[in-house]
This record gives sequence, structure tokens and C-alpha cells, in this order.
Amino acid sequence: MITLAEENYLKAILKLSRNSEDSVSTNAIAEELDTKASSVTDMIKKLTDKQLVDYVPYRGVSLSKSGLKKAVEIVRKHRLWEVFLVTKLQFKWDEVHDVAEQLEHIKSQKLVDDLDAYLGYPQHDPHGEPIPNKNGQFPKSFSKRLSELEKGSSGQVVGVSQDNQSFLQYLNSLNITLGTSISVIQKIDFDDSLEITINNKSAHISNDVARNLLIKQK
Amino acid sequence: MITLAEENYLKAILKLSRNSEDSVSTNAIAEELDTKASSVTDMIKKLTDKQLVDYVPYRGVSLSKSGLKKAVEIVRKHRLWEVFLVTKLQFKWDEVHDVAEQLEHIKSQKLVDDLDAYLGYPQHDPHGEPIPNKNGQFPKSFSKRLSELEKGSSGQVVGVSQDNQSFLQYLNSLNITLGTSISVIQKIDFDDSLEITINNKSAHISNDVARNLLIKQK
DNA sequence: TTGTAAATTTAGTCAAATCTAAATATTAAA
DNA sequence: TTTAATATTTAGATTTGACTAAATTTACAA
Repeated sequence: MITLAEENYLKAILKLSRNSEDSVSTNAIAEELDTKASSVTDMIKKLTDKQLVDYVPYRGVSLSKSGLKKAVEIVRKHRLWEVFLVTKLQFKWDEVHDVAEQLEHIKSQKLVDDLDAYLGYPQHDPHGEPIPNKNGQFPKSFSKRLSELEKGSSGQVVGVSQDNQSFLQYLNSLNITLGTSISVIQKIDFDDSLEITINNKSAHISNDVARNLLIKQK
Repeated sequence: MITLAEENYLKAILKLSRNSEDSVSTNAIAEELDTKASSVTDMIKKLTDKQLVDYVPYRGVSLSKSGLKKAVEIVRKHRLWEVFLVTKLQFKWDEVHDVAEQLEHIKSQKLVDDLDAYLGYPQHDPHGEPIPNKNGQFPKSFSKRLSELEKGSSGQVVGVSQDNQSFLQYLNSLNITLGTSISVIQKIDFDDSLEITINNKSAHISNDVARNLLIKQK
């Protein structure tokens, strides 16, 4: 049986390896989970014993086939519960994270599958992140980062690639939510910031923000 | 912060003190939680330190005011999730227990209250057990045990007072479910068993079964 | 190529929750 | 009222997951 702590490590390794492909460093995991490198080493050994990761001391760790499967299942559960909270219980998208963080560890295949059906087999969570299906496959992505759009082009917000509280609250303050229409008026070379319109009202946002907004073009 | 193990102890103490009113013995808790008496003593000390129980060595333990509040909250969550699983995800009433046992430990006041509203503020769970409201108050009970009914009287099944798998499956095999009409045809003094009709078909059930069926008379 | 800074692992502790075995307290029968 | 059975607690050990401090390995700049 896989423990809660183990599940959180698998999830962290998956998240980190999405960015950097190769194996993940002890320090990066410690950072991600807000713990110490030595604790990470301890846990990695346990995960290695259970054949959930491949590990070469001093060189980093990567998910094994079964570890990847487990990690994707957790992501699936997390995102399905987020959909539930937002669409059925009217949570705001910046309120779901802590609860979904707990719900993702509930163990019941039937529960996950029935929940998926109940929600209508959603492909994206309230932050626009893709939800893997029962077989662990992710839906194809169709979005671009706002920072990648040309001057003059426009589209709708379909997601964010970062979901910390303060970022989401900042978006709320700008009246940016899922479905909001955004057009790029001007790109400022100096700092890569953008002049945009949000539902036809103009605003100025940093590249940091633009990079984390996922846009679907018409 | 209260741990998962602590929550399970509080729940067990509440369950046991519903039957016997007074304080609960170490052995009874050990039995209920399928653990050892010495482990129970250890945990009771921790709960005492946190002022969740009142404890006199060798004499037993009872819930403090705050312990009772916590325990009732857990029961509330357990039963609300059971309603969710049955009414929204079409779980059978004998499939919900293990999952609800996990879901009851999710910590979020908003989640519980929103779920309650979403489900329409149900007063009873799928087994007929009362669901305490937000303030910890149980709805008034209106049911009798089938074993208490007079010969010739009848009513509808509104609950069970025991919910182990085999009991519920036996009820299924008898076509007894929530809402089933039952009439008492004959009471057998010898073993307190009953001749009854279930939706107008006759059957013979033991006192053990009759005692655990909750009936609402018309 | 070497030396030092950074990253990583190892060794030794700790707290939570459990266990077994031994000691102690309570209860109930003679 | 004494004693034997039963219930409960204490003492000491174990496992999981974390920590600090020390040791080791790796990487990179001189």
C-alpha cells in the first residue's frame, strides 16, 4: 500500500519532470515539498524499494513506469475534484487547491470513475490544466501562453500554468477569469510587458503574468 | 491540529457512548478500533492532554465538550458523504462505507457546508442514520426497531442500526431496502423471530435482524 | 588539474502511533 | 474477606517520516 507521503513525492517528481524532462534533483524535490534534502533522500530510497522510481545516488531520480501511473492517477483525482468543487459546489477557482490536495488521496477506483462520469468527463480543470483520462492519457493541448501571442492577436483565457493564491487573486482583481477575452495591443521590448485589453478595457501586465496565462486563439 | 488517528478514536468513543451512556472502557475502544488496549491507553493520554476527553485511569473515558463537538462533526461529514455517494454517484448503500470512512477526514468547513446545501440539507443518511446539522444537533428520531412493533402493525424501513456488509447484503437478498413496507404477521415467543410481509410477500426473520431494522409507522 | 563551493548522502535523533510483555488495579466468586 | 480472573496501565521496542550535523561526492572556476 502506498502512503500519503509517498503519493506526495510521486506527484512532486512528476510535476518537476514535466518542466525538465530528465531526472529530478534531490534539492528540487525538497524545494517543491518544502522539506529538507536529507528527508528526500530517505524517501527516495523507500520509493526505490517499491520500484516506483529509478534512482542513481548523486545523479537524481525519475519515475518508473508504475510510479508514473500512480502519479498521473493522483493528478487525475486532484483535477477532477477541482472540477467538482467549482462546478457543483460553486467554489472559486482560487479556493479549490487546499481541499483538492486532500481529496486527491482518497482511494477508490469506483469513486474516481463515477465522479468522472458525473462531471461529464471534463478534459480540463478550472485552471485550464488537462485532466488525464482513465487510461492515464492527457487530452491534446490547444493553448498558447499569452506572452507568445503576436501584437494585434487575441483569444480567450483557458487556463493558467501557475496556481498560487496570490496570482489567482491578482487575476481576479484584473477581472481575468476563464473565458475572458484578451487582445494584445502592444508588446514592450524593454521588459516584455504587454498592453492588452480585457473584455475591451485596457490594462498593462508584466511578462511574468503573461507567461502564465494560457490562451486559445479563435 | 487533530490527527487522523485521534479523529478515529473520538468517533469510536462517541459510537460506544451512544449505547452505554456513561464512560467507555479501554477494552471496548480497543475492540471497536481493532487495536490493543495498551495502544488505546496511550492515545487516551494524548486526547486528555488536548482536553478532548475526560479520563480517570482504570475507570474509563468520556468525551469532553470539545471532543463531542469534534466527534459529531466527523459523523456529520461521514453521513453527508454517504448521501453524496448514493444520491449523486449511484453507489449502493452497502458500497459507501469504506469511502465515507476516508472522506470524513477531509478538513474544510466550507466544503462540508456547501456539500450539505448541495445535497438539500438531508436529515438522514442512506442507512437511515440521522445527520447532525451545522450546529451539531441531531434531527428528532421518529423510528422504532422492527422488533418493537406489535403483531399486526406495519410501517416503512427508514434505516438500519448496524451497517456491516453482510447484514446489508442479507437485506438486499430479502428485497429489503429503504422505503420497503413491512407488516408483522406473527411474533414467535420461542426465539423472538418474526413472520413478516415484505411488500406483501411473506418471510421469516430472526430477532437479530428485526432489532437492527428501523421502521417508521404510518 | 586542482581546490572549493554546492549538492547530496549518511549517521544519529525525534515524535506519532503502534505493538508485546510485564506490572498493577479492579471485580467478583468462594 | 480473600483470591483468582479480568481489565488496565506501564515499560520498552518498532516503523514511518521528518530533522540536524557531519561526511562525501560532484561541478566548476582559477
